[in-house]
Amino acid sequence: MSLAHVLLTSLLEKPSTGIELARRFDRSMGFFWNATHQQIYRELKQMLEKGWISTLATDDSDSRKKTYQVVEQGREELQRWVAQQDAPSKLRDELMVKLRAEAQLGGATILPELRRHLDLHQAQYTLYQHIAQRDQQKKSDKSDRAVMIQHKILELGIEFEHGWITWLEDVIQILENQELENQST
Amino acid sequence: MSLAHVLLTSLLEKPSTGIELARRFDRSMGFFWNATHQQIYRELKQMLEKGWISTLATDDSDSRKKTYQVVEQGREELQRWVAQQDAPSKLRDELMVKLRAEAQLGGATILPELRRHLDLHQAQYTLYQHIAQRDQQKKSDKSDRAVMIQHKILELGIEFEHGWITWLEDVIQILENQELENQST
DNA sequence: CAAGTCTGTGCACTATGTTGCATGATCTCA
DNA sequence: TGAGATCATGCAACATAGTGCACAGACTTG
Repeated sequence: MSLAHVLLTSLLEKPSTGIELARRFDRSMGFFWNATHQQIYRELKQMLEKGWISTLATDDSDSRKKTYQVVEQGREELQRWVAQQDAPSKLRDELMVKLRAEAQLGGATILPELRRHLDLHQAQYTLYQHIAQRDQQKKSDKSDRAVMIQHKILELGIEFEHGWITWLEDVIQILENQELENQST
Repeated sequence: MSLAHVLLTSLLEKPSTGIELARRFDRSMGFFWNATHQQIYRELKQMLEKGWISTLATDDSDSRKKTYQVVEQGREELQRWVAQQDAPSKLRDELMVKLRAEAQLGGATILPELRRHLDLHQAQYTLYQHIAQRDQQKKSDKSDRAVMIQHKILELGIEFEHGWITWLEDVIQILENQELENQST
């Protein structure tokens, strides 16, 4: 049970509609958690039933649009969850499995996949860098605890992407060289 | 659909029983994928139905113990899957959500959690280092492609753990200092 | 203003992961 | 030798995640 808590956090930052939350996920929040809009609507409904959130009355009768906010009970639940001990989330990476599979199967069919992932991680890396720069300009208010924490989280994301990039470059290099050697034999 | 492919890979490395696979997951294989024995048995059953694996006849009538091996059709399936394009697995980390939640809630209830995770990552880090050392001694046969790839995968794991450790140390430090400042005000 | 597209919400179905429990087989040691 | 541990397999129920599709209202444009 975690998506609910992600949404609570997001709603504390700013009361929002389902779609707004979904879009927020594609940005800063998204790098360590993700969900489709259907998942989000479903979860919002359940949270409403549990009394963790409520709809804002101020929706200008905009058809069916609903803006949600966190109520006291939701805040308490989040507090409880934050303090709770959990095992570190397991890394679960398909690419690593594929690599290991290919080590057994032989062949070099994985090289294109590695290159593609390298591109994707590079794109992600630049994206985070941009966000970091933008944040820095907007609010150099380093004393704000919340801002500082969000910045740190972003930094971790950048660090991971960087790790991926250098590692992928290295592995691709090695495999390419082996390919060349094999061809000349 | 991925656990099946993880199991195929593991079985290619060595035909095994369900329990052996589960145990293998707690070790080297486990750092980028994990599953309980129940999941594994269920998946093995389905793979058997699909004709990807078969039981070894050589089980010395050892009661109900079943050793599985990959058959041609399974090997083809794995090959197909390896070449297939997939989005990079999303990072999904509860601790980051908790941090961000706490940034909103205020308080410092998260510090113990951070320290606990630091310990866990440190333990994991030393474990990987040990495995790496052991592997180095056992088979300095660097030319073997499979060995090289497995080594590289381990290296990535070590890199990530190291990233976590320095990052956590940094954040803990900062939050502790803020605590002190608050107390003296 | 009709046709096409976009926005926001949602249901139903399927897949995957987790928890708790059950059971037979083998091992172990007093 | 029989009481208890532990090994290996598995079922059932539940919790969580992901995909495909539907639909109503708003916006837009020829």
